[in-house]
Parts: sequence; C-alpha cells; structure tokens
Amino acid sequence: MPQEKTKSLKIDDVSRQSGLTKRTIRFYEDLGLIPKPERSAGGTRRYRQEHVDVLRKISQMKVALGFTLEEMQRFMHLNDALYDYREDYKNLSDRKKKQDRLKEIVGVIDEQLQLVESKLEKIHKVKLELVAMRKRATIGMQKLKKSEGKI
Amino acid sequence: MPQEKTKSLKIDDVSRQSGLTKRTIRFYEDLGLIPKPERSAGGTRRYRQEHVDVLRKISQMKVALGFTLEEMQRFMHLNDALYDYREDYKNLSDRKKKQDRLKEIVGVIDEQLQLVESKLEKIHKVKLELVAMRKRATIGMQKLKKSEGKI
DNA sequence: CATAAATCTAACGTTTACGTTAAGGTTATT
DNA sequence: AATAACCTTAACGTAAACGTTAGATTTATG
Repeated sequence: MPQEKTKSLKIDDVSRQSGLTKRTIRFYEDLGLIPKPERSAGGTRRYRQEHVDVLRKISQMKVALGFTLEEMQRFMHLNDALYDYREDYKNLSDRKKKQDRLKEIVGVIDEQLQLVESKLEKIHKVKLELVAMRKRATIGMQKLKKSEGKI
Repeated sequence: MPQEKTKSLKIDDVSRQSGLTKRTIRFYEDLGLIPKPERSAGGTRRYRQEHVDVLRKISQMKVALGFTLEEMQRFMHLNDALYDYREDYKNLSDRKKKQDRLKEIVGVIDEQLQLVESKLEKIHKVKLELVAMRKRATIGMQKLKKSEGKI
C-alpha cells in the first residue's frame, strides 16, 4: 500500500502556484491571514494544496475588492468563525451563548455583503460610463466612414 | 445685467465639498489628475464646480475599483482624449489619422472595459460566497431554535 | 558526504499616497 | 492699515505592503 502522503509543498512551489512571492507568503502568515503550515524537523515550512487555494483567494479578493490586508483579515476570519462554531457544535451546553455567537457572525457577514454590493454598484456605474464613451467614439468613426467618398 | 461670474471656489471649499484634503487636491493637480485651476493675481487657486465633480468621481472610482493613482491617470485621460478629439473635429484634414486616433481610443476603452468586467465578476463571486456563508449560519440558528423546547 | 540549491530569521530599504510642519505671501475683516 | 484667517511652496514624516540583502541553517543531488 502506497503511503498516502499529500505530498507537502515547499514555499517556492506555493509561490509559483499562487503567484505571490515567498516574502509575501511568509508575511501573510505573520499577519495570521493564512494558517501556519507544518514544519519539517529542520524548520522548513511544509504546505498543503489548501494553502495555495487560500492564497489565491486572498490575492484575487485583494485585487478585486481593493481591501487592505486588515480588511482581508476580518473577512478571512468569518470562515474560521463559522468553522470554529461547527467544531464545538455538539456540546450544546449554552444555547443562548451559541445563538448570540451566530447572530454576531451573521451581522458581520451582512456588513460585508453591504460593502460588496455597494462596490458592485459603483463599478457598474463606471462600466456604464465606459460604454457611453465607447459609443461616442464609435459614432465618431461612423461619421468618418460616411464622409469617406466625398473628398 | 448682473455679472454672471460662476463664483470661484477656494481650495477649502473644494475640500469640504469633495471630502478630500487640501493636500490631496494639490497633489492630484501635480499628478495631472485634475485640470489646473485658474489663479488669482496673488497666486491663489480659484476652482469651479467642475473641479469638485471630477474630484468626487476620482475619489469614488479609486475606492470602488481599487485603482492606483497611476491607473486613474490612464482612465481620466480617456475622457480628455475624446474631448480633445472633438475639439479639432472640424478640420478634417487627415481622415486616416483621425480614424487611427479613434481606433486607438476605442482600444483603450475596451481594455478598461475588460478590466472592469473582470472586477465585476470577481466581486460577484465574493458576494456568492458571502451569501453561502450567511445561509450556513442561519441554518445553524434554525437548528438551535428547533431544539429549544427539549432541554 | 561534500557541495550546491533552497530555506530560515532579522533587519533595513522602497514605493505609494498622502500627512504635517515651516516660513512666508495673500485675502478678508475690523 | 493692522490683524486674523487662509493660501502658497518646499521639505520632511509616515503607514501599508511588501522588496532586498545578509548570514546562518537545511535539504537535495551528484
């Protein structure tokens, strides 16, 4: 039976697969933006594919939403919060507390949703402007074409 | 007949109306992001409402699109390019040249449109993720509610 | 097992997008 | 016309987000 090791990745692999520099990857780890990877006996970081996925996501979101890393932290924590919540879901000891926690989480999610929606709107407006500009320009070209014969 | 002066604004007025600091306004002028305002005899900047509009737009777009100021310059130049084109539209001297110029402009617009659309997509994905998370969280709350009686 | 190639931490450097302060000139008000 | 309130340029300061370099391991390879 082959040892089913998920073949750990070195930081350079992660760098190439995520498009982020090694410095940035370590930096994000320091900030707590990504989970700390395992270490070899000698101290070398050993990543799993999961890390690449998270890094890709962070990178995309940062570019798309224009979030600062601090904002990204808040966002990333949402997933963790929900996951953590599930983790100790079975010990239903304090129902009231659990409910409050969930309400809190939903609150933060709604905040983020509003933010994202307002960004969508604004960008949509920008798109409309661009489309209008394009139209103006192409109309200009058509006018040129029409007057082509009569030189 | 009342002298129809469009009542020039001082930098502090522009600052309050645009939400940008005076420093930022001067900074953007240095970068060529906004047209240079007139100056009084003594050298004080005299703005018009138009300036406020442009500044507001820049501010919004910067936040929404996460553009750097350099990218904003490219974008802002599109408007100018189209306007300039119209300016000397009547002297149709070189039809070929005009057509090339317009093609160029449309090309840049299309670039920007692609960029904007890809941003819209990415943000939409983020939104979907948030919605999914919200659902997970609210389902959790319902489970709690259901198990409420049987303590 | 020697040596090259990659990794580690730590620290200082850089760029962007302004903030802040200084020193002096201009406008507005009394 | 004096004085406050605002404006000007110039220069240095700063926070965020990494880049770069150094010096010391560690890991991979012939």
